[in-house]
Amino acid sequence: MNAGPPGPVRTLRPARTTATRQKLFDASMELIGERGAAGVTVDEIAAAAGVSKGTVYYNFGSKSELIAQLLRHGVDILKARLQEAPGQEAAAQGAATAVSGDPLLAMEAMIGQALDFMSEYPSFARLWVSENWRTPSEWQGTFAVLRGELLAVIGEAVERVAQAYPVDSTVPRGSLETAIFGACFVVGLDRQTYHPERTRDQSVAAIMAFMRGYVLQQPGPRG
Amino acid sequence: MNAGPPGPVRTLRPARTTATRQKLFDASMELIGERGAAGVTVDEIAAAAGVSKGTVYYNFGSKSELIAQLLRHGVDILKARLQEAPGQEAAAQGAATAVSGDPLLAMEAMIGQALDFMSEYPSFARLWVSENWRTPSEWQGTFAVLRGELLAVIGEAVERVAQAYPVDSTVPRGSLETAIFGACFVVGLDRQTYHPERTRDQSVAAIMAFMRGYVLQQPGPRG
DNA sequence: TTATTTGAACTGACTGGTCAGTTTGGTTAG
DNA sequence: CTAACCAAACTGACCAGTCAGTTCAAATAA
Repeated sequence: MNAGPPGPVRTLRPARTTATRQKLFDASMELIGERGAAGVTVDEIAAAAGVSKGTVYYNFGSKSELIAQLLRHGVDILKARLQEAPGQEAAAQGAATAVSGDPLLAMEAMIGQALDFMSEYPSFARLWVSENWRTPSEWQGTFAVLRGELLAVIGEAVERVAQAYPVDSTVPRGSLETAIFGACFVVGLDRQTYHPERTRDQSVAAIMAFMRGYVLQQPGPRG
Repeated sequence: MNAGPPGPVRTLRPARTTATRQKLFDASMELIGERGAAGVTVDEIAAAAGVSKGTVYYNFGSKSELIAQLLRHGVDILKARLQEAPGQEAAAQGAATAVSGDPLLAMEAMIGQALDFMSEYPSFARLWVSENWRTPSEWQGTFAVLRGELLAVIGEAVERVAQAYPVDSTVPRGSLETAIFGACFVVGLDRQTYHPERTRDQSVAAIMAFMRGYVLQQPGPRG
């Protein structure tokens, strides 16, 4: 904990600071993803970022705060990826407004984006699963918020499927979203760690089995 | 690391040692599940087990080895649970030999067992997901072996489903097993951490959506 | 039965080292 | 000119692993 030196101004951050923070994010992501938050020292992070230890404290105030902001940073990227996947543009306006594409295809695109993210930022995925479910965690609040944001995006996509297709109403929506969300992380990490030979599309297909089991019989959107 | 004092005899372990080891397993599981392997000290574990620090080293040689044996211990319990779930007794003997029950129901029972295990040993589940995908982990080999054992049990159950029902052959078996496996952990942990109001059966239903999406149309075993 | 021995199991103070966070006095870039 | 950064020393807490000594139950001797 640290009351903190002056600290970088919150508004209109200059270019140098932004670059420094980015370098620190990159280095932390890599190291913490490999060895865990507790297993990495601030000295190591600073060295890997090519920056002095004091700069870390100048910019973030504490190791804990650095990690909290790192989590926020990663989630912002993932959220953006999910939302820019094809078919995500049209949200629930009225009821079953006619939208462009097939929501199941949109879902598939979204899962593909999620898996691509896991490939691109495997360290973030490891950090997430490592720290997410710790009960008295320093980042409990942070995780609750970020988790909610991500599940909301997935929830919208599921909602669109549920409006276009007849779905199994005995499957609770929340648990389904959780299962999909978790499967993306786990399948992505497992592929990277234990089965690099498995393709992206195979993984997407496996996770999409979820959605195919959720919708009731017969293809054809607009149930 | 520790060449090790005499060390407890491997065969015919006396009652005292067995009890001590069990106490250490219980205490470690609890503490490590909450704060992570690196976040817990050997002193704490010893104190929580009501045992001196030296005893930990007498019995396990090192913190690392204690955790490795803890992982093995937990997996043995989980494996036993999965295998004793109803409908797991008949394995693949020839091809589609007539077995007792519906493999889909057996699958459902198995997932239920897995979720019960996650409820009963949430700390083990947290330890697993925290350390499983670390790349140069001290327990890399341990995890590879244990993961294989668990996936094999799941694989047999999936195999039985595939023999009784027509299934979607475009979904790779390995990825599917991974997804189910991971979903059990994540849904179980999420329930415990964020949504205690969700019931066991709701969670089972959500994960079973996987299997329903895997089998092609129309109910009725013995395709 | 009682005394003595043995050694596995256990104890806890101690050591050497590590690490988060601080401070200070200077340097650089915008 | 000043916010941002650097380098390096320092503090105080914490921690994995060690080891000389203790306990006690069972084996053996008297």
